[in-house]
Amino acid sequence: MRQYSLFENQAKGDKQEATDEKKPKDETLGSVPIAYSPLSIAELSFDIEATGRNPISDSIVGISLCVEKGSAYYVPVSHAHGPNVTDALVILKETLEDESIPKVGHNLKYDILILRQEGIHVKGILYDTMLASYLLNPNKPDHSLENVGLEYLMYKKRPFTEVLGKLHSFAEVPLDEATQYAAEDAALSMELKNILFEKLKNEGLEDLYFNIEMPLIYILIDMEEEGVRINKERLEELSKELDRELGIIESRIYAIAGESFNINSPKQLQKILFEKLGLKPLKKTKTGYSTGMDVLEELSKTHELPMEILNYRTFYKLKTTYVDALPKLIDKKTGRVHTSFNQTVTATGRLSSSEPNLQNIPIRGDWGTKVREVFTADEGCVLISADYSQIELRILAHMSDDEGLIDAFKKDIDIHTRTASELFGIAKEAVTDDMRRVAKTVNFGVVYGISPFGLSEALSIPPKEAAAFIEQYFDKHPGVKQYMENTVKAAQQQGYVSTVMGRKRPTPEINSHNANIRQQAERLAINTPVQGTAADLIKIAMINIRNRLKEKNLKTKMVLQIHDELLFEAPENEIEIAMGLIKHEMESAMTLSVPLRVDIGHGKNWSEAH
DNA sequence: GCCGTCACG
DNA sequence: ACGTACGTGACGGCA
Repeated sequence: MRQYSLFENQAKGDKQEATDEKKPKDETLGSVPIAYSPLSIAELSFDIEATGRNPISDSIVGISLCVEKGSAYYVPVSHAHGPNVTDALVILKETLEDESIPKVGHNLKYDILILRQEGIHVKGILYDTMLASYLLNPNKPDHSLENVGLEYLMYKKRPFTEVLGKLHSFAEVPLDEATQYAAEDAALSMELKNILFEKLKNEGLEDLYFNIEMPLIYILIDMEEEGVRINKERLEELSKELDRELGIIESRIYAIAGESFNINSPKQLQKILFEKLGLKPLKKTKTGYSTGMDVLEELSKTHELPMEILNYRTFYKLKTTYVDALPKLIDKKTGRVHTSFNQTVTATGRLSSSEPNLQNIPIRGDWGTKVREVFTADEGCVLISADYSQIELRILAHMSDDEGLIDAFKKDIDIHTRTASELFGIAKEAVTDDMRRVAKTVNFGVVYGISPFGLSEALSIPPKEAAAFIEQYFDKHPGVKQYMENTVKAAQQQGYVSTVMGRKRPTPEINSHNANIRQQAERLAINTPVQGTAADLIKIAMINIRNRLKEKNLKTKMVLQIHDELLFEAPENEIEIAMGLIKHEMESAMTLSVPLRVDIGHGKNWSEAH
């Protein structure tokens, strides 16, 4: 093929020594014709440079490649003063789309997503060093290439900010320097790959990686690219409505307080509540007296202001975080909202969602409904919502092998009502709404690693009464008690806890001499296998559903995951078949000692579908 | 950049 | 005597 000139600027990723230690010595690159002969490439590490796009030409600035350990290339695409190489992408397409060539990279979801916008559909096995680092230790807050390189190779990468200096875009960085910086990323990820994947194997995390996390990358890409439609005009109406509402509440608050002040300032609010009005401060924060929800709810029995404040905050939150924020995030090209699903954030194995976070859209109350109605299906389509019923308690039943819990789920009994009848020692028919509410809180508490203090706070009852509930619960569920003791013991001995699929979370504080820290570690040791297994489960379901939808050539698209719920957009003529498929795949994603139950529905918007 | 607060599972 | 339910992300205020 042609275009060898593309690689005139290819250069070695020049590495800086972190310490006096080892590190790849200088090798000359020669003129290896990389992208032209996919058959000769065994493995390809690549990375998009940098921060995605050239703000002026709105295309990829460049791509760095590593086909051989220790050396790498930078292929400028829309780099200022660089050769004009729009052909670069055309040439690389063949290699990137070659299913037989494994791809190595750090945060491949990002690079693949960018390439898709250029019409390149990366295929093949993915070795993502960021994901590998995450599976090896999900407690770490930062899995950036900088950090991972430092931890596993003691290699210090040149900081991007230093390369950028005062320039506005990576595209303006002189080509020589850009090449060195960019090539380093691809080379470093390639260097880390063997180390990290060897460790994954030794830790028994290979199956989790290749069967769950790796295929999930492609699904998250699909979901992010697909996005979800929201009704901008309706949001603008809601915003005005909230403005009026907030204005009314605001003047009421100033009237009651006898002066105007910044309601959003906890500091000013404290002055009004606890100094001017002389209300009792019930709780302290690091910085002063708490004005949190629980406190204001309690104080509302004494004075009318706290309730107004809570009211104000509810509307203010709705307006700033959702109603006003969402329209700004509508993509101009697609007209839809595209979240980012992060696969390497949570310590338990869950996903997280950001910019915008679509996993915390309001659902409670009239305004919850109003906001969810804004999430709508395209013309000729519906939204399908499918959520696991009581998933964490079912997983607890499975993991603890508790006879009573398993029996309840096998008989499909309302679990909170059943717990209430056990706690209060009465027939299920005699359980009142209030008893059920208490039992529901206890059931949640059990999954969180219950403590008398925590439960007493949640129920606003004396710790002694809470302790009595817990004792009664364990009396009826010895299997659960045993599970908790075993899990804590296992954490003490192994230093980590694990999920059904073998996902691990280290528990470094489990033997702490500080009781608070130790108990905190015990609670998360108890909670993590349950929450993490639920995360494993829905990830498996997502993969199976995607495969089945593809197999059957259906146009139904997965658009959101909200921990125990999946949201789809489906053409109207596919509703029945898609719903059957989704429900079946979710309920059979794992075989546990209790049945899994999925509630599913559809409608023109998210509220109707739920 | 941290803190308090609050939206969700 | 201490201070807690588990897991997230976004907002405004304030240093």
